[in-house]
Amino acid sequence: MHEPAAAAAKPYHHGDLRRALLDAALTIIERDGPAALTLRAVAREAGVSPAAPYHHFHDKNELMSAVAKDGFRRLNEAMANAVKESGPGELGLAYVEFAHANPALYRVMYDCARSAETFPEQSEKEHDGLELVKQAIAKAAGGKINELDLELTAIAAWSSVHGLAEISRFDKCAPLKELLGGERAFIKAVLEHAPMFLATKREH
Amino acid sequence: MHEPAAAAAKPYHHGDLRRALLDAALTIIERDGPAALTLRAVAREAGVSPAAPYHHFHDKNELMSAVAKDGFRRLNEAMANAVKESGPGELGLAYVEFAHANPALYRVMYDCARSAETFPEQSEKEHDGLELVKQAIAKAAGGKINELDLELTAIAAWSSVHGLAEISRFDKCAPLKELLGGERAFIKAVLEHAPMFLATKREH
DNA sequence: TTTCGATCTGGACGGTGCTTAGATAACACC
DNA sequence: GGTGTTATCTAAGCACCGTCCAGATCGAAA
Repeated sequence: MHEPAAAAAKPYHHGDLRRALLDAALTIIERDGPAALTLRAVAREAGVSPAAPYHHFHDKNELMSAVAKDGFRRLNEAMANAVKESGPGELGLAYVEFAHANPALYRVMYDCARSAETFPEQSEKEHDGLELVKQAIAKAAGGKINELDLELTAIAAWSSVHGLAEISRFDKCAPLKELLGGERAFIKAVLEHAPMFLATKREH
Repeated sequence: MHEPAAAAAKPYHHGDLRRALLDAALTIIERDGPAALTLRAVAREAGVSPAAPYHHFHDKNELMSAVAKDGFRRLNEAMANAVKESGPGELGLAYVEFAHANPALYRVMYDCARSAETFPEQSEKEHDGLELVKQAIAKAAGGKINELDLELTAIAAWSSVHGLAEISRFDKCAPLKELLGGERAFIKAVLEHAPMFLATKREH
């Protein structure tokens, strides 16, 4: 429509401030952590007044949600790449490694998802992480799995990796990581031990 | 040392303000949600000036941590009760149900744990939730499980229930809950499906 | 009784999310 | 090209936040 190149000598009207605000938010998140992610800081980073963002987002929460949505998009991208490059067996590892590589973003993502009690949906199936998990499970089951079991299993899998993504950062896990020779090995080991605890569920 | 009964006509020196502040924090969390949990609101609720809490907690974070620690104590208590009343097979259910019964508290608990990157330890083993999980797993395995496998399995179990506690609140799960006839049934079903997704991990 | 240290108040500082009023510039139309 | 319309941005201000400080209050040791 207009874009005057989005640079050079602040032309009062920014051109694409919405995009610039999202970029600024990501910069702040990665540089200063999620606590520093204030609306005013984002505006400052983008070089505009504190009130400017309100013409592009209804409130702070809406900006955060947009950041979160972008984060989920990137997460799903990482998962899709993992399937393409290493097969569906690496899905869980890719998930946890994304969360560890972008801890502040991951936190903002779930903070938003929690308060909205909703999960950013991706329009195309091949870019929806949960859909990828379902496909992997269906493939592993040789197609012989009904829809209900598939849904429940996918949620169980998502729960496991999300829980592990959060818990593995606690210092309680540090000795195990060292023992196993690195975070990656630790994550793999835990994910492979997930079925064992189910034994305690069967025997009652 | 002194306690003048902690009631009746504000005697300038409160008597046990520290305890009163923690109680006030819990009241606010349950009544107004985690976003309303400000230091000033806690002081207001306890009927003291905004600066009073600083004589009992170094800063807001320290107050939150105390609340979180209390929360983990109650969670572990709930888990211990579940084992006593229904056997170790109900541990996961008890965990998720606690998180759902106290959503705001649960959120504060993990917010604190995350920022400290540490997990409030409980001094006595019989009151440590992770210890309960280990015992349940060891019992289910008939004692034939080495220490490493036990640790990894316990972390996998904790990851699953923590993840499920968060994810099951998303509206994506609502249709499944309805289909299965309630949240409790849904949680049980997901926990029982956890092993199936592991199939996708084996076949590579 | 005097002193002392712990506890609490009132007031202040900078930072926050958000609102309102007004300045600025890009666009659509004549 | 001149005109008005509309979206965008700024400046100023509101109430609230976490935190600090000087001083009032009080319990207990000396």
